[in-house]
Amino acid sequence: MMCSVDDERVRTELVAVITAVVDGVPRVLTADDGPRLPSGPLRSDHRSLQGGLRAWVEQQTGHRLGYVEQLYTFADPGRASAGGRRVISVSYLGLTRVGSSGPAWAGWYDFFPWEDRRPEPDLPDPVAQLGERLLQWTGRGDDDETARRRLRAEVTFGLHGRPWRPELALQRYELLYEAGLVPESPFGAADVRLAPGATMAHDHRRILATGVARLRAMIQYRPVVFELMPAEFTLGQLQDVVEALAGQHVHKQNFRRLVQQQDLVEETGHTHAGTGGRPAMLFRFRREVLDERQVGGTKLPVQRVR
Amino acid sequence: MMCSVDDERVRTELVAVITAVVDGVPRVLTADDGPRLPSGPLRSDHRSLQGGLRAWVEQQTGHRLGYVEQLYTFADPGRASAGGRRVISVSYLGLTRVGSSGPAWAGWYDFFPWEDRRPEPDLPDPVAQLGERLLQWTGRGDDDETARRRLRAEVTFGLHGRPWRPELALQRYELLYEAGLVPESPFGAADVRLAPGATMAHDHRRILATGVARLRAMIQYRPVVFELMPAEFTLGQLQDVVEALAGQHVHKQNFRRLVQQQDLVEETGHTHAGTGGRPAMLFRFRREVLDERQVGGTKLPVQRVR
DNA sequence: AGTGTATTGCTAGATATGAGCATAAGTAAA
DNA sequence: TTTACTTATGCTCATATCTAGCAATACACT
Repeated sequence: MMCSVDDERVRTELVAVITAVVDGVPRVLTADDGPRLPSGPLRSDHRSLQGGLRAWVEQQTGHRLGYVEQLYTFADPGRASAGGRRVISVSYLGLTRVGSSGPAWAGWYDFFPWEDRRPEPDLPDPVAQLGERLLQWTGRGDDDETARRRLRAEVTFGLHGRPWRPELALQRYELLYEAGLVPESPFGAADVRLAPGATMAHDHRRILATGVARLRAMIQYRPVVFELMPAEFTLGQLQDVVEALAGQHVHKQNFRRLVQQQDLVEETGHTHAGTGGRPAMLFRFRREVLDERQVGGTKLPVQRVR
Repeated sequence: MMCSVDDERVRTELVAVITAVVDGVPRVLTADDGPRLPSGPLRSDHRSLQGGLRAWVEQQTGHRLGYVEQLYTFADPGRASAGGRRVISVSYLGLTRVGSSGPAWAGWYDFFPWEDRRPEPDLPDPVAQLGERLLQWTGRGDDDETARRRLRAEVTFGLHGRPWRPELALQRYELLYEAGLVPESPFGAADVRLAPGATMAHDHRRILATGVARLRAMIQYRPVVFELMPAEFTLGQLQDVVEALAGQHVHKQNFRRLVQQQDLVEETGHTHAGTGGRPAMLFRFRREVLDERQVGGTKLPVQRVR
């Protein structure tokens, strides 16, 4: 079972989903045209995949990435480059802090407006509209395939009284893709109104959705939010960041209790005033917990909607 | 920032961690010499990475893989092949069922004897011995680095009264590697007694540890165990498989309660006798839950050891 | 002083979890 | 035919955790 040399010629790309929260908005680092995610080829002077990506992003942004984690490796035939060479994309999720949002930092919800479930007062709910179109696509039939599709739509989009689950962001995007409701989908029909939101070059919107979903799942059981926070912060600010990421409000008192009783933070002794209310105590992340817990055991409550 | 063509020449390998439980022992599919994990190059007629791996394994084993999931992508310089070409390994975890264990199916715990915590009556506890040698390696000092190392050893190996956590299998292997207690480590000293267990070719033991850790983590919140079960099974058999994977006993009554109240299974109406006790009811997996839950929300209890 | 805003404390009710006792229904030996 | 032994199954109870409230506190700004 030998393979010809031609089979082995592939190009390896590193793709970065770098996230920061600025002005209460989760943002992703983008490159000029497209827009598209920053990406570049693996080079022989890179000692490892993660090392290559880290060095490369730090050079571009001037920021040290506190947290970098492999996301997924894609190699679908649609990704073949011009010369017929196959492209393998190894994607990474990175978390960082930035002071201000330049033009390179695009908001998550520009690409996925339906993922932010914090109620804007009067605007029509995008999920309700998408839900309608999705259920229309699934069909009303009673056969197995139709029923499964409908169930999938109901679960991922929280229809018919089911709870909205923030961490299903990727499944939602994939369902819209299959239903032809995003412009990059090959299954689109001419007469449907597409889902709102900007697109990205190549399959970068899917990769971003993967990152969003992974991060949302992760903050529920790992103390990674702190990579997005400044050295000192109030519990209110921490909560704002979590809510921005989850696209959902959380119960304030329970949030504080959970954070504190898990010993994730310690007081700095300083307070933060000027918000027009009672000044809040400032905290810092107890980085020791990363060693104490070794990955698991850190839940943040993302309110269960009944 | 152009790159020479040379930088882009890489070889892509697909590596499979295929797991099945036979005779109450979790096993992994291995290839002849080494032993090593089955692996082969990505070919241009493979429509996707997962598709390539799936087709390739099915051809080798004659079994359809019920569940295949990407594990991790490795590309360390140590993996460069003869011609100086870089090797990128995309590893997958696959779950399947087999009737009998041929020579190709090696037991997990042949490679990681310390990962099975189900008490063998008289034998000396390998973890106690490893713990000793690890703490010796970390040193007794009080400086930051030493303290962190010691904490890491205590947490990952459950020393000094800390709980043993099955899903830390990878961290344990990596710690042994750093401490020079496995033969494939470059940090080994001449005078230490190595950890027990067989090795594998290349870095395949690390990849296997990754698979073990991932599967152990996953069975706690996703109904994947059922991919390893026959069409009909008793709750006792299901528990045996979970215990084999976790390397730990679970509380029988609580296990049953959790499985049943989550509606993961339904009775088939048949019973299974001949075990020398009361015949057990036979169940089948309610595959619909995969659509109903969409990934999350299925916990199996892995007894917390105090 | 009064009002608004944000922080902090506390608690009742629901749900989940850990660990044990008790009973049921078979098989194997006395 | 007992009797012992084995495995399956049902049930309880104390404890922990989570949800969703109300209440009080402390500051800024009129």
